[in-house]
Amino acid sequence: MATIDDVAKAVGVSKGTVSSVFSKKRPISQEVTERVLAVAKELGYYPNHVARSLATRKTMIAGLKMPISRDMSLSGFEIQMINGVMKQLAKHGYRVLLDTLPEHDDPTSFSMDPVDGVILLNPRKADPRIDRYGQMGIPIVLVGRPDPDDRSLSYVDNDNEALACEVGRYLLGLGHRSVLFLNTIRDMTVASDRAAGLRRAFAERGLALDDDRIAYYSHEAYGNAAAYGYSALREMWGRLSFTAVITDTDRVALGVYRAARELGIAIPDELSVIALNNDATLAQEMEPQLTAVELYAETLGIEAASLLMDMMAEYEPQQK
Amino acid sequence: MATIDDVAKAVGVSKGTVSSVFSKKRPISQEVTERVLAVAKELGYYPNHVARSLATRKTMIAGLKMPISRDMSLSGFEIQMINGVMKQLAKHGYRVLLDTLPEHDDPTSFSMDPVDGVILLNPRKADPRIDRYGQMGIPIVLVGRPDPDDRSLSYVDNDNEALACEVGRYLLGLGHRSVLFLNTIRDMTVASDRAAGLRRAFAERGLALDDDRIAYYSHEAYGNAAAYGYSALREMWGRLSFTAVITDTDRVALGVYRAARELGIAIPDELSVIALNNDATLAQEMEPQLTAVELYAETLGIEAASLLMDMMAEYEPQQK
DNA sequence: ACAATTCATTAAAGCGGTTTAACGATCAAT
DNA sequence: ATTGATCGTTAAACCGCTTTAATGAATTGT
Repeated sequence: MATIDDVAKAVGVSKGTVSSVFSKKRPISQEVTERVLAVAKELGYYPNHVARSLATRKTMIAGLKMPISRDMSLSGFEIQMINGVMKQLAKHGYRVLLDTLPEHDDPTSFSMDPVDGVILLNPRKADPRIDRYGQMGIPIVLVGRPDPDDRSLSYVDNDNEALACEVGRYLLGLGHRSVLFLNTIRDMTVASDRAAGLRRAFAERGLALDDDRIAYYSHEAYGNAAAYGYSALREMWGRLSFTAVITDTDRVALGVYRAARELGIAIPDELSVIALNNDATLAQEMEPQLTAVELYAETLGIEAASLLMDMMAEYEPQQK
Repeated sequence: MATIDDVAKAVGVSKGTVSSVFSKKRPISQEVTERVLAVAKELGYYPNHVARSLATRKTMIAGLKMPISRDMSLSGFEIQMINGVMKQLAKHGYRVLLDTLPEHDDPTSFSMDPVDGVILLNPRKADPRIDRYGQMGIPIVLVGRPDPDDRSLSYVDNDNEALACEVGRYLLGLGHRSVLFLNTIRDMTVASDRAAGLRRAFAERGLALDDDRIAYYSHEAYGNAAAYGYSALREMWGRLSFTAVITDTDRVALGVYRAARELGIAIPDELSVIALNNDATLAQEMEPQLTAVELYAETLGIEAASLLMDMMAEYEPQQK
């Protein structure tokens, strides 16, 4: 690979001049610019990103850290979020370094990332990475509420509690008095937030929501989201009485629909179904059409990215 | 941020020694190692990835370049592919630099990427990036057949022609003689490969497949995949006679199912439906269950990544 | 015509690591 | 005691770029 020195030598100018031609940070005469560009092209020279980053102390890369789910695959929600993040960062010339590597806590194998900022999706409880990036002076934005809640941290999240409460009110308003809630994985903060929100809606009417009316997803027990909905409905339909079921996602609802068809349950006459997240954007295509809450994961990603961009801009004068 | 010099000075050893403690590339006595680690921890020192990359000429990052689709969102196929790529690269400590930035051809604004290798998804015809990376001496692997076909390029792809032919034979074997093919976007190489494969199956039986039996998706005309299936079936059902429809993906099939319900067409008695790609993994959940080809996009990603890893390993002795 | 600006260019000092060649100390073999 | 390895450590060169301070040429004002 040709370096900036090769070009400078060939053209007969200093490397500082060549540098300026490419970075456009200082005016260079038209004539010199053309000569430099011509030689650069001939030599196949492209500025070395790493060297430039070292000198400027900016990589124009943002890290996006995702938890590795059991099956190592991304949900629709995550995808949309990533999309939002990338879309927003791209506007300012930023790229995304995706990673799902588990963080080993061996300090010798941990290397500072080549990033100007980090977006951390679904942080673990008391996530050690948060402090680490703080220590390194790298701006960080969380997607999902941090636990324990730290006021000095920036994060974006949906108000899942309020959302679930809203859905609860809606169903109660329709006359439903007993529901089945097919919640997401138990140990996620969303899961408890939603349960709390739904309980609040019931409490407002002086009603209680028993624990056995809330089920939790588990990859081991059900295999996949649709299977979860299918099995849960078949299992519960005889045991409990309810006129509405709230599902985690549209995929879960798809399973519920199938079970309902097999059990001869008429939707929506006999049973109402509502999904808290239109994850796979299936709601419109289902028959009868599914009522689903739109979470706008992409918007979440966009907001997270904007927030990060602001923070990185402020941090700018980190000129040692 | 503390640098390696700070640590070296504080411990009273040379930076080379500190470097060796962290990179583990040279033996350092137990005693010194401990002292260095202790001071590093105290100072909050973490090796600078960029500086290290500059010195070693390796970033441990692979670029993944994706085309930006009109709606800026990733299909299930792409997601699975990305998953495969990340999974495989992670095994060797590699990370993924995702990017969908359009490549401007302004040489001054093009900077060499901080990557050791590149995976290019769905290259454009005569993609200029291919040459560019070649020039820069960066290994590159394509996902999707390059056009024009260049024997010196590495790529992985499904044999879409054979696949479509197989599906055609299957339907013909079942007694179908006239089909409707809801193909993907016209100007993709997959689209023509599939059409050719299906035609071959028909030709084997001395049958022809008219052009009007192959429809092509377009974002503008249909909005989304399911709407494509829905509209296409409604539009064609009266005009043409066919006993089977081959769809691009399961989502398209979902739309076909809905239209069929509305038109009172019985699936599969009156109409068989088969999808060439179980994109959203909906096939199992549909009623009646959909027949769909599994493309194993993740496997494709894994293969692409393995190939790239091999190439990067060979390239190793690029010691200038 | 002379001082005061402006402007493009340069030499050299970083940026924060790795790596090579040299070195003194320790140890085993002669 | 002498030679030859082996081992941990170091000083200095290097990776490829940016940036600062200095310089000389060209332009402007008076």
